[in-house]
Amino acid sequence: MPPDPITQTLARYGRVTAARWWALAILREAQQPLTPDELFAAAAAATPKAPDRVTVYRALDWLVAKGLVRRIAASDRAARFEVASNNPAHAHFLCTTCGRTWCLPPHPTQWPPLPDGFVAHEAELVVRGQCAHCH
Amino acid sequence: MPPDPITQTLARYGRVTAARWWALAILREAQQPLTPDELFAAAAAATPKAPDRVTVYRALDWLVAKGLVRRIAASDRAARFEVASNNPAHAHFLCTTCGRTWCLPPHPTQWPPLPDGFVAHEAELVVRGQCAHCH
DNA sequence: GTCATTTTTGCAATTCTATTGCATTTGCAT
DNA sequence: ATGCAAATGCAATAGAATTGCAAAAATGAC
Repeated sequence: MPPDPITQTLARYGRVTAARWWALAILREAQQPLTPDELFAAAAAATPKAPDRVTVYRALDWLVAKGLVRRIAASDRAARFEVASNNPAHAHFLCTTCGRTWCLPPHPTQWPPLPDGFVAHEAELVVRGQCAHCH
Repeated sequence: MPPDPITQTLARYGRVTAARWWALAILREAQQPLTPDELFAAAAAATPKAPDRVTVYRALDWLVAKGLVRRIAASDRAARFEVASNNPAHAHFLCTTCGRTWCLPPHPTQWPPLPDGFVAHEAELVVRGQCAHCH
């Protein structure tokens, strides 16, 4: 039996562990970027042997380091994560009522000019407001 | 003796208290947006009767509610604050080495289109990288 | 100025999110 | 199958922010 796609992807970057497998699997299915806590809850719902919270954090850090997952920082307090592969960078919408984060369609955003000597590594655009559900 | 400009400004919106006065005074002098902790430290350095940390948080919340101060969320973990009046909205640069936040020049940024039923309230663009000092 | 009312403050305790240390377990190359 | 580096679980800790409540301070009325 050939390994499933998630295992294949993970194996290209290093060890395949249960925590990484679940994290990537859940993020692939997610409709929105998820907080570590939401991801943990989803894993706990999916399997009785869900990884520890700390392990979820470490799995996410690893996935981000490998470029498989993106961390979205500009939200309320918790970080959010979304799959990076086959998913071009895009802005996000944070609903200030329900707290959910939505992906906005990819859009050519021009960065503002940087002062001399400044080097940009990444940029992030977050729009806050009310989503269709909460409006 | 006429009240100083900061007192005048605060009085237009409500009670003038020491914590609000110091918060607004320090933010006006600051070269970069400040975290509550940086603001607290600056106040403690400026006066032996500096307000409590909690009071700094509450003063900042109040100033934000009155529109005198802007909260910048998209950083590492701590929020940053900057004066809002006479200061058009602009993007920010977070140095991932020294942790300082810099203001970028105001720049026409076009927001991505929102899905039907979504209502934007504010948008925030954060660029991460290395500042001239750390590069 | 003094008093009464309402708003703020300080302090301690608590919440929330994330990180660290370390012994144990697991993945996987051999 | 086995050895060893890498990953995990658990408990403790850190950092940022919030909450409850009695004491203190700011304003408006006299």
